[in-house]
Amino acid sequence: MGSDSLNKGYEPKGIEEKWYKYWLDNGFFKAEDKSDKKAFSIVIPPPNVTGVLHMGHALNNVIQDIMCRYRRLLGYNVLWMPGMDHAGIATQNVVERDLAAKGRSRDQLGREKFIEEVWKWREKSGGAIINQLKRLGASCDWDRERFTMDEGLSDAVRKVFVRLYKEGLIYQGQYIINWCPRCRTALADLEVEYEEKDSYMYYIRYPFKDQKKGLTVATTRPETMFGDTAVAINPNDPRFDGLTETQVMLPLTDRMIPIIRDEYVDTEVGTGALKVTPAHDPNDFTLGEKHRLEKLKVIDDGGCMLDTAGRFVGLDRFECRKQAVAALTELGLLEKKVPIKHSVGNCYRCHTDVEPSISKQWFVKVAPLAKKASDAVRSGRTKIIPEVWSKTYFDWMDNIRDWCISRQIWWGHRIPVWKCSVCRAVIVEEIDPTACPSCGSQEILQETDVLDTWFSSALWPFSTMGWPENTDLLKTFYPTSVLVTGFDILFFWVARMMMMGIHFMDDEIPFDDVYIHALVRDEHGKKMSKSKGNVIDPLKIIDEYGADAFRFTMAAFAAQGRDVKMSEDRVEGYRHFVNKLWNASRFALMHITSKDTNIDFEKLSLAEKWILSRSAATALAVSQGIETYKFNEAASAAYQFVWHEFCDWFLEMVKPALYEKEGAQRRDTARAVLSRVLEDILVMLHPFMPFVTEEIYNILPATNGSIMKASFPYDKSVYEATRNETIENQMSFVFGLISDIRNIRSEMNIQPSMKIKVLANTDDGKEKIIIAENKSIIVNLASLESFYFSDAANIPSSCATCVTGNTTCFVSLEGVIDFEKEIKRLEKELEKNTKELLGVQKRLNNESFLDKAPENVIVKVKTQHAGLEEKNEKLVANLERIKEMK
RNA sequence: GGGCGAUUAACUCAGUUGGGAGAGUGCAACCCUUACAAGGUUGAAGUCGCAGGUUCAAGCCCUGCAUCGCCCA
Repeated sequence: MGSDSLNKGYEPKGIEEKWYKYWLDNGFFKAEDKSDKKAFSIVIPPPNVTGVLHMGHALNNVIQDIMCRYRRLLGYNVLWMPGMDHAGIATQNVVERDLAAKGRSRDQLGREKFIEEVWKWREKSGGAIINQLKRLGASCDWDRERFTMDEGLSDAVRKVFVRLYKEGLIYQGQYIINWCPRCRTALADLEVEYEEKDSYMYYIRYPFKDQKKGLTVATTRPETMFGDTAVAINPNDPRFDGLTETQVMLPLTDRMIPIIRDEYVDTEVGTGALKVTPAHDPNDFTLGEKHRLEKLKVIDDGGCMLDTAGRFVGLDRFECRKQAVAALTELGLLEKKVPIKHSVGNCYRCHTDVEPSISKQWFVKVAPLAKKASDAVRSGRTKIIPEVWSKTYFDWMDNIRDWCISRQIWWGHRIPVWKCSVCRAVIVEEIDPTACPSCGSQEILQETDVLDTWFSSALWPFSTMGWPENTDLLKTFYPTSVLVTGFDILFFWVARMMMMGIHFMDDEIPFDDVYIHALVRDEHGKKMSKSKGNVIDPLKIIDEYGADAFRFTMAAFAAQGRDVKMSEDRVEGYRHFVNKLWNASRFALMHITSKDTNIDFEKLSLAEKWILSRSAATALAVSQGIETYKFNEAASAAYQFVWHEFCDWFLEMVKPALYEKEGAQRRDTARAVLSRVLEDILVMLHPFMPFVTEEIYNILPATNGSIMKASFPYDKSVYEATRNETIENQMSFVFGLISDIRNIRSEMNIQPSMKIKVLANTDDGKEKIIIAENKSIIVNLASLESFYFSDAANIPSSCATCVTGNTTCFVSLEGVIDFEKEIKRLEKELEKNTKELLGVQKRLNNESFLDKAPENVIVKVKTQHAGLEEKNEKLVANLERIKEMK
């Protein structure tokens, strides 16, 4: 096929859809349940069913896709398990909003009908993100797509709940939890986000019985005072040494509350007297438990004051704060209010201020589970990469608090607990009971709460593979090879999967590696957010620049431990790279034919040996980069090789041979090498740029079928046979010589079209041979009229000089030489070289260096020194000669 | 308050176990050379945040400081 069939520039539109469909139709993404091949598996971090693709997903999935495609090229049986989670609160919010727009509420509908509505919504508009992932090129095994509310996964959830309950690891209790008054549900500690806000510290006097004096407490939340059941002071605080009163009067009420003494009270903070509200503050709750204080709830589930707040009943909590402060001021009990900044917790879903509140909820006792999960990482069974995150993981695991798993919503896995209304028995079963097993009554009522979405996500690595059945899939792919995720869900998800996986899979960890990647930010390093308006839509980027360019950008910037700063300019830069590859292939296709498959290794030129050596080195670098999660290193090794070695040098060097200026045999060898290297390039780039590589691969005459069925071009024995550093050094010498001559041309303003004469002088036998053998390359690439060896005596008068290795080139500039310019140029060169030489000399003059530095370093420095000295001498001689000429 | 990370060219970032700093973009000059102007050639540009210390040798290791960012309380 000739190049006329290829566009001059690469146009991704159409090509991407074509190949994605082709891959799907041919089942190339499918994993085998059982296979003799080595297994590689990844479970996708399930995106939220309400979600749309953002940059974070894009990075996350590009990385996974790179690994999966790479492993397939290595011949692995690869499972990339896709799916979504049901996002309880978020989804319920979305559907409720839709209902509200029609003037309806979920309470009007009732639980069953409402859940039907949610399922309808899920079928119609949920999961848009799945198709968006396909635009990225994600090679998930889509036939296996799972959803946390699917039957199988729901069964797993149920089984896990029942087992944990029977093992005593799930319990129900009256504790302080985080309550979202808007979502009207409990939240886990992790689901609360903290934000610095401007607020006030109110100093309120709680008088003693005689109305005189009293204790002043400091608080940011005066509205909770109605729930105060004590004032606490530190027994060691000298300020209260003479205090004999045992009670204070709670203002705005008629209640007397006790003064308690506890060393918990921080004497440095506030007034030293702490109001204690056990029902609305987690620390006060603990203190309340210790001192057996009453827990008086004053704020209801909607954030309004209860009748325990007296005349403030029914007010919103913030309105109550205003009015209570006004009332206290009137009574003269507000001593002062001081502006402060403090962090306030808000709901991660709707950002309403969270109300710590006492409530009966279900909890997982996590300490025993966390211990094992923590040990698995400590012992290295699971490796967290980059390693720094291990510390964060340990800190959290070692200080973990029980996990509140019940949510007061309808969309989710309903807790499988029933209570008998006759004998009060509690029934916890995998199969819905119809009657109470204790008394036989049929009046049993199921718990109305559902489970936290993360409870089901925690089972993801094994529930998606068919657990509790012992499926072939589990046997083949569990534990998974690696989990790829952002650090923002290290606790939410990774830690919980570790706990559940180990507990339910016979102590077997869920993944060998956990790769934590960075967050994607905007070009200024700011977090992308809708409110800031700096969100870049990955789909728009793909539309404009193509998925390949976008993917490559992601990979190139995904350095470990650093955020990815995304900007369109960068994607554009990599689109140029895609185009470069496209055009290099277009060029190659003008020459190679289906016959050019065998390389005659006896007939290779230096340039051909060199490009094969570099190709082998690059394949190894790409392979190591991917395997060690250094995707940026893999990407830049490939980029550097393709653009600056293959295109810039190799293609230019083989042109004469390809155009048959060196005979048919040289032409055929050049064609075969070109064909091989291009093919290797395509395959090693395929994990990064699947579409364009597949397109070109299919056009190449010497290839058959899909690139997905090709083999990755790294093989130990091939590498050892082709990698040759001597060849690489020889080639570098030739390149250096060409660049040095080009430099003179440029500095001396010689038109590119003008061919010039160059003489070379050297005593170095090896360099002489290299030059002689590659003369035509030098002539071509430096645009020379002639290039001969010369002895020092026969140097023409007006020429510029350059020194490469041990060779001096004399560039004849008869009639066009500018002596001043050449003198300046040489002086600059000399200055640079001298500076380097002095640095090296200084080290060699240092006795302790010679004494203490390792032998190989000394040898290296000495060699360096000899080279620099030689060059210096030559430069000085050249400079003197040109000065005489003038 | 506790912890973590960052600070290297104008910008965005690489930099392996310490052996004398690299890339891409941008900039400047020249070029439509028959794959590519989404290109080519050449060039300029860095007291590696600051101050100490360890070492023959520090961008890299240690201590302190500054600025920015993140996580947790």
